[in-house]
Amino acid sequence: MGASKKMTNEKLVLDELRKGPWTLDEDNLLVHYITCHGEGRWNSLAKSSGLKRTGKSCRLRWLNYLKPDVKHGNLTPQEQIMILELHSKWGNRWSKIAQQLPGRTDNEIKNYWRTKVQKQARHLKIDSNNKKFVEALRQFWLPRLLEKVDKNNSPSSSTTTTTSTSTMITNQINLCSKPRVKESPIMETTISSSSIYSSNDTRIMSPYLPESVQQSNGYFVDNGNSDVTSFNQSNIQELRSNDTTMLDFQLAGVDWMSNEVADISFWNMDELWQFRSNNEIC
DNA sequence: AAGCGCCTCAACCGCTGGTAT
DNA sequence: CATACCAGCGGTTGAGGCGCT
Repeated sequence: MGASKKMTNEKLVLDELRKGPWTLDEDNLLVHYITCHGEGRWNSLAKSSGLKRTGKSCRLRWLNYLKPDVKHGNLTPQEQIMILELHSKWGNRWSKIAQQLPGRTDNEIKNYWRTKVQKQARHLKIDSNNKKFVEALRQFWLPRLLEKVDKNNSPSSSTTTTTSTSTMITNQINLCSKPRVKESPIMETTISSSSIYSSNDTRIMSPYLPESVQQSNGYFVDNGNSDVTSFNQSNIQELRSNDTTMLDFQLAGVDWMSNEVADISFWNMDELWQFRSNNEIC
């Protein structure tokens, strides 16, 4: 009987729990409580604050939305490049990737990957973790992002800065690397054949960025460890000098010029071919 | 104007690893 | 050790917005 009474009480508590979108009042209550008592200990916070939410729900709402340093709005091209790079290194370790992008949450990055990157993979009928897809990103997507970065910083743009692509990217990565000095998970990672980070320093060997970009500021420097994969200029040239990716996709039954693929906003094929010819690729 | 389908993103769910008892 | 509890993570879902017909 006692047990059934306890069950009833638990059911009552469960029934009282709110789910779904947060109201303004709930947000205010949570922010006020955390301002006074600090974050953490989410279950007791949920009970003490008077919110009819689980601790998990409170934590998620705070970390993903209410926390003052959470950035809202679209990811910048620099941030997208960072995500592509870090995902190539760590896979779906969203929280780990998010730690390198100040103000961005794991949820946001995960959503970005699923809605933007995986969509491209789906259209190409290829797994997003497939090596060929990574190669396709490197060949087509990265140059577009770099172009965007440059466009945003060109003298004709609204800003007066003359910062180059390489500097921009480097600043972004340097920015993210600052906290690593003492506690970076990157520095602790062991080196694998696909590693883009060195365990001995904070320098980055990017599988995406041309070495010319990486070395222009002296930041991306091979630390001499032969296990570190260096995607160097000759690799880039090699990729650019043949059409392996395109050919392979065609052989695999993916028509890159089909409407289905060409209609994708991110990879407008006309622009893509224009870009390729402009840059004497192939 | 209405219906439909697609896309985005906030939020939930289940699982795992760490810590306290 | 065994158990319970909790925080955090990654996968998934679904409401709402938007564009197209």
